[in-house]
Amino acid sequence: MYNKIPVLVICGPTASGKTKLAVEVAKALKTEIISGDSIQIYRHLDIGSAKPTKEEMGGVPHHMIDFLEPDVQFSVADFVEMGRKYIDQISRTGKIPVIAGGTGLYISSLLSGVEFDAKAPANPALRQQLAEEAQKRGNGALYQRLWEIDPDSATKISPNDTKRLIRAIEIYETTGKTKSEHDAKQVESPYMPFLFLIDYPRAELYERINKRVDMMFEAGLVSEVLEILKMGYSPRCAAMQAIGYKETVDYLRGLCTLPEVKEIIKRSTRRYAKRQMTWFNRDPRIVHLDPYQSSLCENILKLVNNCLYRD
RNA sequence: GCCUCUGUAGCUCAGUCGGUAGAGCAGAGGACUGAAAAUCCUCGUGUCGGUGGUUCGAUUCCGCCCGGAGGCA
Repeated sequence: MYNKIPVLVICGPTASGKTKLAVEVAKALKTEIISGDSIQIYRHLDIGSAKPTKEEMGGVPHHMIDFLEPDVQFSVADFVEMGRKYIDQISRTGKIPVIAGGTGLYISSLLSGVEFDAKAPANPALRQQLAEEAQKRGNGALYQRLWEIDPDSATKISPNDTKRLIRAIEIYETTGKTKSEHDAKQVESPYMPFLFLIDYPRAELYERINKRVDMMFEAGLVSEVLEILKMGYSPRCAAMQAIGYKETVDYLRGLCTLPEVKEIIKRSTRRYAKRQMTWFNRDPRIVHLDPYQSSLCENILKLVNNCLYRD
């Protein structure tokens, strides 16, 4: 009767309690969790990424978490490919997969069913070269170039947005087709997502963020960063660009004091939470949850049941 | 007690030779198709400490009062 695969999605900004709620829901449904987080994929980044502990997972299987070394590059395309596999695998057993996470691009790409062209992967060497060009001759040079090959994209990208300029040129250089041509491909999503957003009032959320950053330091964030560096990973590697890590590296270099680094991390995290909200609010299907409600889990289950099993 | 400096946006401060004001930070909104915890775009009205006076007009000049800092005793 349903040709689309139902998935349950629990999202929210950092420090909103996604993990806890997702585990509760997954337990009730006897299902499994797929993480939608771009940093928790990395091993050794435990405290700063707020990766759930064994206890917090409460016996619920978690996928796409803690499986990559910090210097391995990962991308949306990788995430979508893996995510689909797990969704299929879990739903084949009759369970509804629970996706929990805060990386807007990853989750929305997975749900929308976009196809990533296998012929247009990241090309680090080309990126490097284009970045150097931007350094030397300014962004204007890149913008000019993009304007010549793909004016449609050029109008959509800010001349200051070096990363997107580079990517748009990269697509053309590696495939011979423009970014606009790639983006034009519309695919129907194979999923029927039930989206829930844990929506704290802004002031409370910021309070929670501030507290959580302090707790991360108490839990040993600084020594976690030291450990990772001691293992030989560069401070410039993929995972170390995460909030909490790059700032702590600066602190270890003596660029700021401990109270300063805490403040900086809190501020970055607040800003990040705001950007996350922009992603989530964009999807009109999303159901806002009031975190002060006592029976969030039951309400979610009720809603999903009503939709799936009504006659 | 006397003298000097000071009080302008949530914070730090600029400014108006008298015509009701603007930067940085904080904050807010948004974008996002292989780096995304990344990257980028947009957004500045506030009893100019209070109160009298001079003036067509005072946040600006003058008097007094109330905060704050420093100096002399």
